[in-house]
Amino acid sequence: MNQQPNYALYDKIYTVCEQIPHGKVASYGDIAAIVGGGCDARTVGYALNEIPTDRAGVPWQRIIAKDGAISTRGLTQRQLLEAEGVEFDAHDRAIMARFRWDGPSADWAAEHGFQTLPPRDEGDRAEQMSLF
DNA sequence: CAGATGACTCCCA
DNA sequence: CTGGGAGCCATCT
Repeated sequence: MNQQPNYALYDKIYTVCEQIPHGKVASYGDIAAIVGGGCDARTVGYALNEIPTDRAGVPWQRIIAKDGAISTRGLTQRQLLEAEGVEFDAHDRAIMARFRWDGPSADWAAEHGFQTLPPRDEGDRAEQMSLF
């Protein structure tokens, strides 16, 4: 049709993104995992790239790559995050170990039909501890 | 329905 | 670090 097609799954993606608290970030894969239902990290990225004016309030800047790297088309996404208190290292990557969103609460997820973030590996957890 | 596109992620050299 | 290839998905032409 036009620039605002029949977003079914996209709408859910936007809803999840809006749950990310101020000063936190999440990866595409995380959002996909929360949305579930055949959603993929790519799908999340595509959805964020086509945010309709109706969803202009979606904090798209808080969705970054799994490594904390920003690969958005030259947008000043980093500045927006820094303004929220998110810190970056010398590698231009957000410190995911400290600012990564833990996912929605079990109540909220159940309430809206979403899922909580799956448990992480020991390695990632150890990384968080070491940074603290 | 097939082909193309796109803010991903993982693995290997 | 860079580059290539594969897998996965929604939406548009």
